[in-house]
Amino acid sequence: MSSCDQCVVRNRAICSALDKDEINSLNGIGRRRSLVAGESLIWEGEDSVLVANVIEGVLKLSTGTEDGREQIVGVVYPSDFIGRPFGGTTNHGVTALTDARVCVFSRGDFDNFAREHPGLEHKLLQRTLTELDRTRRWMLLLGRKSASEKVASFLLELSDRLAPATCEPGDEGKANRFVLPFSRQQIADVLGLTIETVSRQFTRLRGEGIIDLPSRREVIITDRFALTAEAG
Amino acid sequence: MSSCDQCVVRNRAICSALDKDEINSLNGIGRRRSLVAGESLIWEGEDSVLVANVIEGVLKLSTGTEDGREQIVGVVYPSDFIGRPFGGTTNHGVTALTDARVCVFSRGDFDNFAREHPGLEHKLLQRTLTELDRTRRWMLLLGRKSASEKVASFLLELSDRLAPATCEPGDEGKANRFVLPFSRQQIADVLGLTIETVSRQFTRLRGEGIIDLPSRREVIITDRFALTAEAG
DNA sequence: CGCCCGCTTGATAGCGCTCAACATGCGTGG
DNA sequence: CCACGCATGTTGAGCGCTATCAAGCGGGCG
Repeated sequence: MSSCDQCVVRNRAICSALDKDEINSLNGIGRRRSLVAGESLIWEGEDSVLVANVIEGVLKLSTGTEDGREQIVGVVYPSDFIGRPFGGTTNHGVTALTDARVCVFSRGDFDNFAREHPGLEHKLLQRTLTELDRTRRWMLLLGRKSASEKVASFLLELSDRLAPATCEPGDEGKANRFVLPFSRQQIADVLGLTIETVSRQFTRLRGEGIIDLPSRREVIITDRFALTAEAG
Repeated sequence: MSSCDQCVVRNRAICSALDKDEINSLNGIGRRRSLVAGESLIWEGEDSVLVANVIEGVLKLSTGTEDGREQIVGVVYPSDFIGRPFGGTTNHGVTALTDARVCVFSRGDFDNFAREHPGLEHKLLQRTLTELDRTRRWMLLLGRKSASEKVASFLLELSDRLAPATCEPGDEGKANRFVLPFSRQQIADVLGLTIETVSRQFTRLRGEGIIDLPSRREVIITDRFALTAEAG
């Protein structure tokens, strides 16, 4: 029933490295799980006990300081991998931003399975290298960009990453209209800003006719060129 | 001569996954290279043609905006791996901060070798996962910490990472006295600050008796407890 | 000795944070 | 169906931290 055969991310997730028999045995150690928006799958600082693939929805990876400041250190989308295989504790919490479905494995089971299937480890390595590249690019934004550049960059990144889901093939895999999976506070936590600064940048961009905001959670990019210029 | 047998990072680098025969064939496709401080090994945006292991020295990974702002996105130490295997372009430059020696491979050769040696890929995966964790922790610093917290955190991290080299076994693998491999500008580029702010934080910490600065490039941590408190 | 580069120190300004009031939307219950 | 309350987001006023601009210092090297 919950077979991998009909999994919508079957050909994009790391599972694509496996043949039919291998998929079946992987299926044996994993299970589906649904999350409602706001629900956490993993908490910061706990032992790494599970790993997972995202089937549907958007989740955040976040860490914070003792005095309550928070920073979102990553956002994962369908077909992305979650968790810390091969020992160690998880340094960041994982929380659903939208309702989500994931395919979870006990870390021990997954570790053993992966070690016996180099093809899977190879896919995981590629994914991890890509994620590291993306994270490093984000460091430039956090360390060196102004608030307006941060917000513009954020919207452009989102329009890229959400494209497969919204599927409006106007701009070659870039969505010009989408629903934000983030509250204003969460956007602030991604960009290292405050909620007020994010809000002001949104209204400014709307005032300049670069974006439109039909509702709190909806964004339309009306002038992608100008937005790209804003992103620095 | 340049055999891996006598390599000082032989047991710490990813090569430790290999047996004697495998090491020999890896030796066949790699070569040693020396870099002087300031010399670049890889440039931002170029095709990924090389990968390497660090044998000796410290190197920075950095990216910048078109208008000249720079952000250091990683720092690598002996036994660390450099470069982007398995396709793609390199998103950041790699430049020696000190004189350095590295063990370089053509990326194509390395890719092929790695795919035939799952143990090596496994080590590389572990290393990449660890680096991703470290990078994400750094995002909290860039996005949410004040200048004083940034500088304190930086000094503590350095005292950890430099410990194997300085080897003064007083504080369980943490060096209380070390030579900075960074100029003030480079420290600013790591922390997302300006050179002036870094300088002011240094003199403040010295004034409060938390650190001592015998010369521009030397640091002594005189009150680790207070420095840890400063780091937030 | 004198220049040059890296660093420090000082004065000022501006960006983004803080605190606060207000708006909007949504669910709940009368 | 409207009244109300709460959560989320917007707008405003003022301030503080860090950037910016500028001058001075000091050590190393020709």
